[in-house]
Amino acid sequence: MYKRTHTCGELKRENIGDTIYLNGWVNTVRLHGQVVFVDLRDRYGKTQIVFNADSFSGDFEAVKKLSMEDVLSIKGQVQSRAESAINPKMETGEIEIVVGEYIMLNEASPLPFVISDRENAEENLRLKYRYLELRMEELQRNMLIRHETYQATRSYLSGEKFVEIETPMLMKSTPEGARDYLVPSRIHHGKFYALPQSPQIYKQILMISGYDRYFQIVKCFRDEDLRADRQPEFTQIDMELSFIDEEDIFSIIEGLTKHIFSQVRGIELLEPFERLTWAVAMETYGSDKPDLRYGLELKDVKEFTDASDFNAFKSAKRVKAIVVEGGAKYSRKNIDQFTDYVKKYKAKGLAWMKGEDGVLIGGISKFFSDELHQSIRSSLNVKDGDIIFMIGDKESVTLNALGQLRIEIAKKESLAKTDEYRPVWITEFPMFEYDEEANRYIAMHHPFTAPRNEDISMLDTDPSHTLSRGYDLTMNGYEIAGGSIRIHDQKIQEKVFSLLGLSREEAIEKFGFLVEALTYGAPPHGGIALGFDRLVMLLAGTENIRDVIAFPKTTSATSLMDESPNNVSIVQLDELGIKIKDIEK
RNA sequence: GGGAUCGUAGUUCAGUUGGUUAGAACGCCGGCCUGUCAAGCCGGAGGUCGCGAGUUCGAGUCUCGUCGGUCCCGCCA
Repeated sequence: MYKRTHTCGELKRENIGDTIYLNGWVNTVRLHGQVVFVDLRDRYGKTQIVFNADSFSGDFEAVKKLSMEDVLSIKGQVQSRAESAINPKMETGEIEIVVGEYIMLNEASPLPFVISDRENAEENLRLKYRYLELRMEELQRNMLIRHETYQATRSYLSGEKFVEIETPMLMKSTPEGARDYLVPSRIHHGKFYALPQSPQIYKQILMISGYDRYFQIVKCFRDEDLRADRQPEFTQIDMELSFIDEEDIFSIIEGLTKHIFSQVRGIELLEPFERLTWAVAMETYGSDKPDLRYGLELKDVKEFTDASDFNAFKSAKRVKAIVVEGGAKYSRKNIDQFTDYVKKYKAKGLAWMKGEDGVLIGGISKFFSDELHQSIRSSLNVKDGDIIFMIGDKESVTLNALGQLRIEIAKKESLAKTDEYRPVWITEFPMFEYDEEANRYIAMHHPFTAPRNEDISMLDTDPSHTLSRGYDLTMNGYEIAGGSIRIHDQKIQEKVFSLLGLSREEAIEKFGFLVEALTYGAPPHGGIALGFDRLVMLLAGTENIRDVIAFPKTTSATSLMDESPNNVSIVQLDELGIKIKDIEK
């Protein structure tokens, strides 16, 4: 191999006449008999190299056999291209390299797919040969964005006096929340470690230990079913701070987020970030992670439907509507598709009316008096050419289903600008959700989240309406961070455990070391964790988390490249004292 | 756990109401070619139609099951 003097992206007109060395992959070969053009590629770019039978002293027949993805080391001279041969699409398009000598470093086998763009192969094939897909420009760009996001995060937080501390990957399984990935212990037969769902307990303990600003870019593991934006192992920017309140957290995270967007993409986010309470977000957008790049707000219409002859909504707890500007163009088929869509979210149907000639027509309009038509039109600002969609049901279904329809319509109508970023804090979450299956309260965030000071007394009287000091940062419809001010008072902590159905004994059994630690001088503290992968998705402009992870898993949590998970030997199992049982289906 | 959808040459796809020998492009192999940059031209090889049953005189096509990918619901404190 020749030591390269340059990369494949940097040679320009100024280098003409220089003798240079390049290493790289054969991107394309264009064979013209006595002259062969090769685009040599590395991660910095592409450069055209030329083998000319007249001047090339080596084996020209071998040159003719060059093929895609061979790895070459070349020595050559930079020369200018004829005016007509300049390629304006290439960074290095004004020059080319006349090859004097070359070394074939590795001859590539015929490829399972052509490495030009990702549409050339189905995803299962690309995942099996991920190392080939990672050579593609789009993924290389995403990995670079990811790299820059790591660096921006570390430099910003370090500058703000945060200390990066690693916490264990092998820890105790905790009962609440997602399923744990378990790791059997060899030394302790029958016992298991769990991989962290998050370093939650450790970071609180670090506060008790006095590291008042902690952060970590850390892998977390959750054994749950996957989605386009969810992987079984994912990365968080995990943070915890002492002697702070919500405003401190907001200000640091706004600073960090601004810094990342500015450093990585040159985008200046506006400060301060918007804020919505959870209740307002749910009422207005039908989501706790609303995309504010477009309106389509949910409006209350129960007063109108109650006054109408449309009886289906009379028993509905809530009736909400969205008005789609220009939506009167929707055909019966479109509306049926939207109806099917909202049914996925438990809505029984989708009512509609269109604005035309100063009244409302179609759908359920005949059940409304002329007077109601006018009140609805003025109250909801419905113009001719618009359509109103309505859902009536219990509150959670109405809000969620209409909120999902809002997103679907925005997608169909391309209402969201791709280069716009709208961060918004969601605050004042309920402390608890009632789990009807388990017949008990479960923590909406996690069991260490503090209630609002003014709500502490409600823990005894009305726990379901207690609001917490939790907060999420959302952006463009994604939850990118979530956290809370924690309980640092053990009495309140025990009260919350008991509301969650955990007896003192159980709480000590499960979180004992934290409960005990809280008694030895716990400072008021709180924290947040940013979903690193989702943040990079937003920065990279993709909607698929696999696009920003070098070696992702499929939606069934397998790796097609290394075929994990996989069987292990009997010897390994014996050492662990584990026997595989057949599970009946 | 459930729903939708996809699976045909190395790859991306086409393949008619079920009907003769399953096609195209790119890639691969061989030949021609000194200015291409999606190089071009000529020729060739290449198929367990994911797998397994079933219906039928006949299945890439219809039915059932199964495996795998994707998207979604549930789930993800």
